Amino acid sequence: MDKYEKVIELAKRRGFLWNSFELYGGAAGFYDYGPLGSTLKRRIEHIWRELYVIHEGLMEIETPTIGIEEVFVASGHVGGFSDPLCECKKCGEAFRADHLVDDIVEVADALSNTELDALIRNNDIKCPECGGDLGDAYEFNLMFRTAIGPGSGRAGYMRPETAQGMFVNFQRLLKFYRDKLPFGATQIGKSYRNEISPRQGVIRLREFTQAEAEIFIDPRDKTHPNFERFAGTVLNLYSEHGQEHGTTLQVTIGDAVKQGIIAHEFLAYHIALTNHFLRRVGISPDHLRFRQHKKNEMAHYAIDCWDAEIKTDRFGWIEVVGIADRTDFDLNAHAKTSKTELSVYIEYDEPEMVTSFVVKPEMGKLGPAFKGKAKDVADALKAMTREELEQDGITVVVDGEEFIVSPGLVKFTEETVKVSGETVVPHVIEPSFGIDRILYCTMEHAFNEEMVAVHEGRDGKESKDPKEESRIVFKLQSEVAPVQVAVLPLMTKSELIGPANKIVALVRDKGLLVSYDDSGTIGRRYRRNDEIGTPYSITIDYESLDDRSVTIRDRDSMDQVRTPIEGIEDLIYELVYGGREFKTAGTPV
RNA sequence: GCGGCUGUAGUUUAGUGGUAUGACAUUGGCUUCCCAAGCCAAUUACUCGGGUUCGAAUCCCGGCAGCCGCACCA
Repeated sequence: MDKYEKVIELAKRRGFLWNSFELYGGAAGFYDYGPLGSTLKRRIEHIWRELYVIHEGLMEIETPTIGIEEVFVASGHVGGFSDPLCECKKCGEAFRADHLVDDIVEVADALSNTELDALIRNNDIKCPECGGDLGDAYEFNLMFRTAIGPGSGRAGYMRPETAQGMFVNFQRLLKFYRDKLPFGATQIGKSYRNEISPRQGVIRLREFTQAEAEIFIDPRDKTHPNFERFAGTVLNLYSEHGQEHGTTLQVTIGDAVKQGIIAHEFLAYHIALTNHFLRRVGISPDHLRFRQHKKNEMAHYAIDCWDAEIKTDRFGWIEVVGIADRTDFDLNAHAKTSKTELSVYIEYDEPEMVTSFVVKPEMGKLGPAFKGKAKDVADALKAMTREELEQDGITVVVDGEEFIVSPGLVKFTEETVKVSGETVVPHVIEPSFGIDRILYCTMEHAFNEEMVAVHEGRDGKESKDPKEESRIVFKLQSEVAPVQVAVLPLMTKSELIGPANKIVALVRDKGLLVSYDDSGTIGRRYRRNDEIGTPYSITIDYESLDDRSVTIRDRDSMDQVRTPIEGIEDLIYELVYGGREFKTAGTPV
């Protein structure tokens, strides 16, 4: 049993992760979050919100998970999110159909399946593996398609990323942030990709949770006002250059920007912020690196892109966050498809005097002369140069039809105007988090199987080494642990249960998630809580009845302290959220 | 989507034509019980569908899921 299996087994058994639709045999690529899994996920998301929404000021929005066709036509997903495949009839091997004809035509990826089939047949292309005949090309579209409304309806797609919902709200967001760059929005939500073969548990899902930020910045100024905060942070950088030599660099974020390893401060800041987040949810730093996309794997619109990768026991380094400079690609694409300008007006510090050539068609005269064509004629005139307009009879071609415009119908001058600013299309910095993968990694990194001493006075139990036995302990950060404190009466006796219930109520009022457990022996209950990562356990014993004190046990060290019941709720809160040291919580037992 | 292997309680495991073995876990009880202790009792399973057969967990076919390999991963 490898670590992945152990973690997934524990996750299933204890209510973190379940296969979806198990009752009906299940479906690959879907997972349910059980009671503890949901809570763990919420706590991770909560930390993300604290960092990105509260501290960075990137307000959260929520947009539909179904998108209309236009959105994904503009984003390129309708065209580019599917690949033509064709299979060998003999050996069953599948190939990218467009790659098979790459050498024959220039733009193979622009061809339809019918064109690809024709090319494959006419050029007598055979299976590269076995030489067998190839079947017809067919599309693998990774988007879930649906219909909006009754009947055949309007085409809709489940969103493959939350990002588009933020891009299409650009104008609203711009007004919300009072027309000033930089600004941004975040969204935490489900996205959908109809993966061909999702087979790595929660690592590759057909429905998954993303936490994305889209930050719109001035393309001419990619510095970050708060860069100093992280300039000294040392990260494992696996740069494009490093990948060629198989070396990971330990450098500060400041130096990485200075040496040109990371394209600019703004991107670097978000790489460091990502690191901060991942560390806080419990990813161990020596299993974390940032890998730069190589030029040939980077999407054509990005200038620099780094993935946070976490090392897992079974899958090796897996991508959990992508931090990309998407430039103005998305805004331009939506501007073009929607025929709406998506830009920001930026005022200069000092207005500039700009001299330019201006054409002014006399619409009052053009209208009667050209009727319905007047506007087209005027537009054509505006595009002309001074030389063209100075001729006696100006010839304008509209829709293949020639029109003669007499000189009196159009005026033109050199004008010097005061320009106090300009419109720019912002660039987008996008940190995109795969929450499900991060959640799995926190579980794997928290998962520990350790040998602990067997206490004396126990009888009957035989093992290879009678002094030790193994315990499974989920060393989750106390901030993300689903159950934050367990309340355990030493024995199932009403005189102990009474005070225990009072403590449960006290701690609940503090907003902490507490589990009460009086079933089985105390040791078993400690182990149960170790397994689900409960950081602290309060035990009520007979001494509690005499002096109103209880013991608190620390999950990781198994040490105990004794402390008064009075104020215990504040103490636990500080231990969980305030970073208070366990040793200071009471007198050692 | 293709090929190979696999599928028995919550977990793990025995059984290879006659409805299922054990362990751990879980639940209730006893015990002044602080690290999976002990004792008593209880609950829980043949992945699903079809076929062969008097009878299928067992043999055959198919679906689903898992693992491995191929392909895919904007």
